[in-house]
Amino acid sequence: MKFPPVKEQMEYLLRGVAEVVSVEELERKLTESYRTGRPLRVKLGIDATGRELTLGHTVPLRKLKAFQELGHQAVLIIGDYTAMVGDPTGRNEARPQLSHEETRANAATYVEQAAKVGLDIRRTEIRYNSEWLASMTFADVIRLASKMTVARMLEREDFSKRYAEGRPIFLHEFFYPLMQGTDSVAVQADVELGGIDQKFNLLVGRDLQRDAGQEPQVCLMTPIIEGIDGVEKMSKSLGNYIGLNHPPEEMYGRTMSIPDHLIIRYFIHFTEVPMERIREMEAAMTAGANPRDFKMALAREIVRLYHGEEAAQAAEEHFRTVFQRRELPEDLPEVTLAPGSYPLARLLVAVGLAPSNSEARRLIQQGGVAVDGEKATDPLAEVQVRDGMVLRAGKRRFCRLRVTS
RNA sequence: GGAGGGGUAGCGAAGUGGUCAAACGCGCCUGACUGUAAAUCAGGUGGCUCACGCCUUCGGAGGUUCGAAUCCUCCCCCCUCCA
Repeated sequence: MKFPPVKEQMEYLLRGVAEVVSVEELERKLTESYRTGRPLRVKLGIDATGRELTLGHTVPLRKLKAFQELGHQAVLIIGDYTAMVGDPTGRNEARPQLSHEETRANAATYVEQAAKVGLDIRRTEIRYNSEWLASMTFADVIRLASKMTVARMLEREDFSKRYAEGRPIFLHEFFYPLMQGTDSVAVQADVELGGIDQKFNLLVGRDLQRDAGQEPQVCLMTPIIEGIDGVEKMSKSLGNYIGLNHPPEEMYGRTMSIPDHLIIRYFIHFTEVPMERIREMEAAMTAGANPRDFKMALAREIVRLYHGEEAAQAAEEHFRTVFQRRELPEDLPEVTLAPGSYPLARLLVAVGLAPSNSEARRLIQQGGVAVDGEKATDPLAEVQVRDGMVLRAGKRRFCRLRVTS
């Protein structure tokens, strides 16, 4: 195996990295690998907790891809077993425990989504951690538990905080880091990737490897990127995320709603735009250029990565039409109705623009509803439906009526 | 196992017999402004009818009462201290 020079590799791998334990060790391993031609085994674990990956997940995933591009061996661990425990990292409560069937089902879609960041799946070693975790005996687990002390566990902020606040910490949560560390031993990882919030978990891997007579892995941690609200970390449960499976328009729109100060951050971590170019944009904004334009470039780039150039342009056009010019989009969702006349509030519910009559009434009374572009303010107004009639609720919900004759 | 504290709407948190569909804050929704940014302002935020009103909701199940989130009984769960 022929690798690029170590210096070049380092530069490429360290883009946007939050912390490495340690940079020297990484360099040493890369040098050794360069010398012997042996690729490094680079591990990234993803728990199969849900079906949809967010851009947040892509940050370490892209890093894995970077290693792969340089010729190293990517090892993707699907945490089908760890998902049953639930990573307590950063949580103020225990995660729901999933059944093995659920995690298996989630896992399949993950590999598919992982491919979307450009990871070459055929050259990736994909392992399910149930492979080695499921067969452990109680004695094995006891032995594993004896490697860790309660005091060390409680040093972790998420646990100590919960403890201080009198919130429950369940014993099984303590096992999570041990399980993840066991993964590292099982696949003999040279490097493990993860978010900086995973630091504790990753470091446990080093201990367990050392204990097992392996050389400890280098831990390369990526930052935790804020979600589109700009405050909390991007997560599915908070809803402040951009999902790889979001349709182009949705993806574009969500990106446009991020606070300005995240634009550069998103560029660095969610795209592969060269650093020089990103720095230029940053300089331009500092000099007074409208951040909106760069945000649009960002949105276009993100959509392009996951849906292609054409979809990106279409999404941008849609955005301009609907949100900047406040016009109707080309392709409205259509809802078919029987002919007749309906009270406006009921009509909104019937076509799915409002979840309940009360909600519909509120929307209308607050001036958020338009029929064929005309603001309608009377919830009781009888509306004679007509084929092609357009209903709008709020800024972004519309539909066109199809009336059966 | 013992003693004490606690479980209220998406979250946090008031409320200890009627005036409670339940203060307040956050979040969220709508409107104004605008760049679907930030900041700000106004309104809204269980459901049904929408005028009165009705129905479901305060961990769960029963009970007391004209009337309960508020009192009683049992159950479930969490926290603290002791063992």
